[in-house]
Amino acid sequence: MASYEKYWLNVWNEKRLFESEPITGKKKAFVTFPFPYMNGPLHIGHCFTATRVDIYARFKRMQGYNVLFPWAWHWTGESIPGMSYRLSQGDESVRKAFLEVDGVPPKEVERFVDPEYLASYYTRVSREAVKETGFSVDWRREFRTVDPAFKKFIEWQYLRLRELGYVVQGTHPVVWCKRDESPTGDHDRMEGEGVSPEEFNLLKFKLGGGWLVAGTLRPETIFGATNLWLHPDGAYCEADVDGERWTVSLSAANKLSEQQHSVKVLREFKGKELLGTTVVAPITGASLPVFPGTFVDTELVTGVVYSVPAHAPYDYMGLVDLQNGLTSDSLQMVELAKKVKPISIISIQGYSDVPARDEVEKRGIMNSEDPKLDDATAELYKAEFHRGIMKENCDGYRGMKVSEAKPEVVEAMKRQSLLTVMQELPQRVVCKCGTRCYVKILENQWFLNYSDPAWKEKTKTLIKRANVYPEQSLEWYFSTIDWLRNWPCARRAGMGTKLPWDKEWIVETLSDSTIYMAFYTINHFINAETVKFEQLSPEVFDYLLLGKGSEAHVAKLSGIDAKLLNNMRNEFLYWYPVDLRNSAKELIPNHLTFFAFHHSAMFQEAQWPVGFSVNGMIEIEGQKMSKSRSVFVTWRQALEKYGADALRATLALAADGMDDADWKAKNAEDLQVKIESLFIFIEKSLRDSTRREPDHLDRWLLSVTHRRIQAVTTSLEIMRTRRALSVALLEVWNDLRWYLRREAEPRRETLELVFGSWIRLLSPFTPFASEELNRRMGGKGLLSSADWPSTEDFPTDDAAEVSELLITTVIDDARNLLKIIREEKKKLNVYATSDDAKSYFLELYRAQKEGGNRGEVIKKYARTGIKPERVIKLQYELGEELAARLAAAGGFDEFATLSRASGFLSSELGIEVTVYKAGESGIHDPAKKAAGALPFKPVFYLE
RNA sequence: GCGGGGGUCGCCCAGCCUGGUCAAAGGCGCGGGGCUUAGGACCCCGUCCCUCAGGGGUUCGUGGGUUCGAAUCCCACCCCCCGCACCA
Repeated sequence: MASYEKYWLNVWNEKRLFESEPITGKKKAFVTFPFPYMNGPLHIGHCFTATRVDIYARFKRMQGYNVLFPWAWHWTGESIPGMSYRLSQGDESVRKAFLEVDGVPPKEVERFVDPEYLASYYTRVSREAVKETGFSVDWRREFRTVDPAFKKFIEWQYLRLRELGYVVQGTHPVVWCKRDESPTGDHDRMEGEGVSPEEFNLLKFKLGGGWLVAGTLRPETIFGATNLWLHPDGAYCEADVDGERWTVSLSAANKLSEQQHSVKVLREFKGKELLGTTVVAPITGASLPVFPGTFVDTELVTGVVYSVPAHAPYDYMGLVDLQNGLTSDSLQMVELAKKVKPISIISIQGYSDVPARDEVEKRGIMNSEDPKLDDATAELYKAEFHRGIMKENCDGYRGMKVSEAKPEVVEAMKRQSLLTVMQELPQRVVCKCGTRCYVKILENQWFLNYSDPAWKEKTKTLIKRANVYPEQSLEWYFSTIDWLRNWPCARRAGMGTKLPWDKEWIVETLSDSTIYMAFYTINHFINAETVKFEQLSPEVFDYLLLGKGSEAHVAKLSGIDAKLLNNMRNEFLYWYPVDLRNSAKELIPNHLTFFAFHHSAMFQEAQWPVGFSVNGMIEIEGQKMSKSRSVFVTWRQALEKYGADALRATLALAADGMDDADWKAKNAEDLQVKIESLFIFIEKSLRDSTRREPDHLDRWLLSVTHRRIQAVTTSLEIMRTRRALSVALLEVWNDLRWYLRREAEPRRETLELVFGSWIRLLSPFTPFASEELNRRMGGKGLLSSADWPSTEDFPTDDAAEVSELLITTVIDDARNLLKIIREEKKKLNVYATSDDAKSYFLELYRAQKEGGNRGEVIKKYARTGIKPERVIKLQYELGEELAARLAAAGGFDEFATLSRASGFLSSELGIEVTVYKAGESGIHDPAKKAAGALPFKPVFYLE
């Protein structure tokens, strides 16, 4: 960190430069960054996204806006307590991550078993990093989402959302961890990522006075059932299920009790006990024997499987194994099995009568334990479902497609109470806490009703009216709005705010972060204890944020002074709506769209957000960021190593649009050096300059600077921070280099003017260096609150720009020529265009643009001997913009420009350069080439 | 699979919506030169191929098409990234 960074931080702080108060009549900009989650330190990904917000904030401030940039910390949710719990259980990977990746001192980690402490530690170190990076934040408005006042705000929000009908109750299956008493999302899993509950059919086979209940995804294959499978060593039970006697695996009995069934286990036993008995199949009434199947997983569905060997590869191989005596010691059982023949019930093109055998043989599967059976099953299931036809032995379903028959079979069995359903995970899922998960049907959960079509429409309108950057992200919002279903907005465990009407539930993280920006507008009163959190009743928020009720009434109700209430109300009205919210693009399908939904639900259009902006994610040295692989750089580490300005600049230059940004240490080092060189460059250039009248190069520099200011400004308006800095830093520098190279006597006044604006253009990106340079250049006041450079101070000058362009063109062309001519030459003659050729071109150009008679012009200039097609072609060669500029700078004198620059050309090209004007009599023209010169196309002759 | 975004000259990337100014900006890397006691920084030149008169050839994921003309428009295909939910 450069020494001056600390200094300026203090100055800004003492002057309370970023503490924003409403100023009546002054235009405002309210910019926000989604509060970061405090289960770890802020990293450079946060820094990237947040830096873009600060760049915009500083830019708008310099443009004369009253800017509010607040900050807060997200503590809500289960992740923080979860980490504390794992640490307390001695989980080494968690401890290691704290110590080695996050860089937490060992002493502190000891205390992380307390979730509050963990979060407060990260909040503390993160706040320091944000402050030292020079973010122009109004810290008086800071809060954490567990603060009592904030909880009051969330309570109010959910009461109102519920009244408006946006919060509804529902019953849904979830993946459940018994230990956590909580649904287990993808991120909380040790095993089974991406697995979600599927609906299995339970078919009831008559067994004595009760039922043997088999699970299946293919109930339509009941017509091909030949037997049932039980794992001989599996744990089964007889249980009372909703008043019936069921035989299922023991684990199934437990799971069923979580799925709205009343279950009482009566007797436990091993699967082998039932082998050889006979059961009666539903619908078909067939008597089927129970066989041993070692491939049966008693943890999956009911642990009872009915066998369709013709169409299920597992069943086919299980039968073959048994017939070969591999899976039973009982001769009787083997003999019984040998009598079983596969029953073909589905015809499908490309397969024989027993498709399961085809699949097995195709894959060379030898026994029922072969894992290739999974593929075989999947492929055959898919093929039969889409292309299979039910055969004549399928009762009333013959000739139907399998996909059509399936729901009808289900219905038929349901009518006879022979089928019910069960939610099950098709694969093992294990929670991070080590507990095996199962499906629980959660009752009376609270949902945000995002599937409401009217709400969707309103939210789309909100997005349509907003500015959305970059443009390419717009489609994503719309498809998210369409795609979003009801969202469970409350959970059983974790930190956060309880639902005011149902204290069993805590508002989850994505649902308590939707309209909280409104809370910033008043929170400084609470932090200053002007208002006590106990006073924040729903009526207070109604008044402050929705304008409901009279202030006298609310004052009486809450005990808050009426005048203060009025101030707070005005403050909200002044700052709202949010002018810019910038986040990483991964937040579009959740947070940013939720943000839009809730604003459309709660607020009038005048308070709807007006700016949405996203950027890509961050990569580190070309790799995806990952704590577990230690591909991770904390904000603080980067800040300490490179300093605030270099950090900000590196990130700003890393990417635009939705492209992912690659953090490279090398780039940060380069930027650090570049910022140092900036000081040297500016100071040396000023030292070497003199006061004098402006010449054409001064006019050129002002003119190009005009364009640079314009480019930086328009880029920043649409959050193209990379392009903005690229122009502000690199292109301006290139302009200055050219000026200093061309200009024998750099003019002090010009440099002061340009440097003055340059450091202003850079100020949003590198605020510390800009302040420091301003001070060293004798500037008054603070640059952070100075005016944004005005293009009015930099008049454009087409003639000056075009003439410099001519110089560079001539140098490039001449270099090219000198490169290919190997002979030694001593002198370069340059023939600038004749007046005739120039007016020929200009008149022809104008004739074309203004619809004049080109033939007339061509006739008029026939005497010059210049072929008209060359002049016409020239317009295309020069291009539209240059041709227009040439026309605009009609009086532009190429000969004068080039001869004035002949000394410069000579030194640049390393050869004596003499300039002549074509068409003048008596010029030195031994090769008779001068007549070929056209505007912007001088002719060369080497000798 | 579904939805969104992309594939440009060693690398990062601008350009594409609004076709011609595009062998294609800028940064990095690399080669050469200057400055310097030296290194770094800084400054200049070069960096697709060929070319002794400013020219030519082949390029913008692949293959077609539209057009006088395509990196830019249309069609098909291939590849990469992001998201896909009870979670930050």
